[in-house]
Amino acid sequence: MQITKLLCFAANAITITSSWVQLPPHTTKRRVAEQTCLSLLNSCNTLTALTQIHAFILKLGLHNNPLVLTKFASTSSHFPDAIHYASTFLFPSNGPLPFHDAFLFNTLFRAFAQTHDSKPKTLHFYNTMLRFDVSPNKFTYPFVLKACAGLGNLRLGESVHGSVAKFGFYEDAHVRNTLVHMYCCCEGGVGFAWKVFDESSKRDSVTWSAMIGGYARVGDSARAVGLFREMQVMGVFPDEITMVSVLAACADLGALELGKWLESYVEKRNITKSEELCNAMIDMFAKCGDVDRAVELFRGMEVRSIVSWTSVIVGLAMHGRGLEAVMLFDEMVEQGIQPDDVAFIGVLSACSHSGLVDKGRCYFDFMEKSYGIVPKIEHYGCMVDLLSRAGLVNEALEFVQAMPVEVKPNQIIWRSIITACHARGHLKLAKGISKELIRKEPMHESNYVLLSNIYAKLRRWEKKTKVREMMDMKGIKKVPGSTMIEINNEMYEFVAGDKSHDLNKQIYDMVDEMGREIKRAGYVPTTSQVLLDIDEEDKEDALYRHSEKLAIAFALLSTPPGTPIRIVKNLRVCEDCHCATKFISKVYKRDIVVRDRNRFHHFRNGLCSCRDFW
DNA sequence: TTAGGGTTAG
Repeated sequence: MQITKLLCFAANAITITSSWVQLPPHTTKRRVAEQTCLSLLNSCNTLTALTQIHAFILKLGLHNNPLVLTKFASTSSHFPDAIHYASTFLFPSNGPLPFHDAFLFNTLFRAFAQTHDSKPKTLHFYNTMLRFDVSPNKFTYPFVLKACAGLGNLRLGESVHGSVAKFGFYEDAHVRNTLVHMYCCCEGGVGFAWKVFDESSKRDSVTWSAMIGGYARVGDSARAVGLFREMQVMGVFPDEITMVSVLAACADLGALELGKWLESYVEKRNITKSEELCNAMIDMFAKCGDVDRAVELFRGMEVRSIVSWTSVIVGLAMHGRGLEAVMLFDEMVEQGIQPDDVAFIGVLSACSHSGLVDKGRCYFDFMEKSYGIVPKIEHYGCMVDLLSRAGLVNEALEFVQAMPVEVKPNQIIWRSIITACHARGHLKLAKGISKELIRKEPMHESNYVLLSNIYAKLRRWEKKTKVREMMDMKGIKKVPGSTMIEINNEMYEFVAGDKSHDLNKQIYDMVDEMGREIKRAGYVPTTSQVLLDIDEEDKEDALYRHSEKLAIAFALLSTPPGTPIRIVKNLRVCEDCHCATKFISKVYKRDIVVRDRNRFHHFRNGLCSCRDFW
């Protein structure tokens, strides 16, 4: 309404004659018309109004006016559907092409950046720009490179990199930093990012953050932390965004001491505790084993987003504190925060890790009925996991069979059913599904490992050997189990049978001593866990070489009595290590916190927080 | 008159 009134007013104010549109640009009347259009566009907020203004622009003969066109492009970014309209106006399929310059294109890119699926459009108009011989300027490339980053297309990125060099913008800090970022977002691009980073003569906190974030994203967390240390040596001060990436890397490593140091560093340096920084800090504390601190930080936040809530819910879930996680989810809903699909994954996994089957079923229904969130494969995965872990294997199978056709069960879902069948003794079923999986996905190592473990449990050693031979033949290698531990701010990694450590002899002596002590307390080795056709004594020996036991022995040697021990495993904890760790916690009076691939186990006085349910 | 790096997920 308002726009229509304004248009009438403007039309009356400017007496349109056939002669004035031909007036030179600086004529007062023309400037009045131009200014009128600009202010109309300023107050425009609907597509209808925009189309009316468009007609007005044409009527006034301002379709070639750079100021008006640019304003038109930027206005269209403020509400949905308008950008498409604007781009058809700016690039008509027939008729003469209006005026274009780099600034106009940049304005369009900025408008695109605020919408979804903006990347292909940005690249399309970047190509248009080149086709019309409009030279990009230094402001153009960050938009274009970000579009490449969003698409994760390395080849495309490289070709744009070529243009950056050609137009001479490689030395511009913004452009170069976005190049680093772009390469980090493309699969296999970190090496290219490093090259750009390495060639940069001036690196500011953004350059460092982009590279640190890149390493953190690809899971090279140790390198990310290393780079952060180097950044400090070089005298570049990290800001809150740098800290978010370092915290993510620290969370991945499970390095609590480092995490605590990062927290105090933020305090000491007075780094702004943005909402994102707090979220990253919550996630870090939860993943480093101190979920209470994560909750404390969460409670202390003034403004919490869905990410803050989800981070702490997922944190509690990982630690097996499912009831608290569920209560927090309910509290969030009560406070009027709309849960999203990730929040539902969090709450469903909380139910799964704590055996809250009925609660999980309720949330799964609630998600679609109350929030219209269509369950994705991940949500189905959570449900299958929930049912399988609870031993409801048949129900899990029925659930998979009832899945809508558009959400086909993936290998992960089948694997969680196999694991459950394996644990609950449904070996025939597990064997059938594993064979099918190998047929469908012949290069995935865990399918072979599952089948091989089933044969071992059935004591079919010849079959088991055949599976291993098949793996060798295809060149498939099992991911070796490893355990990390942080001692005196240093990370140490152990693999099974590791002899590379300086204290090698003492560690193995300690492992032997541990074995004797826990046996005296009632521990019986779970030799069926050793899936080799060897005699019982050798099997026991193989169990004692597990990386987890080596790391615990090293911790017992290197830390004062009573100190908690925290370790991080790359795979799920095996049954025997789980049992042995319970005894170690009792005999040596140590709290032992183990993070495995799925969750945390807090061992204290012979018991585990997972209540042997994992 | 325009531009750069970040957090939650089976």
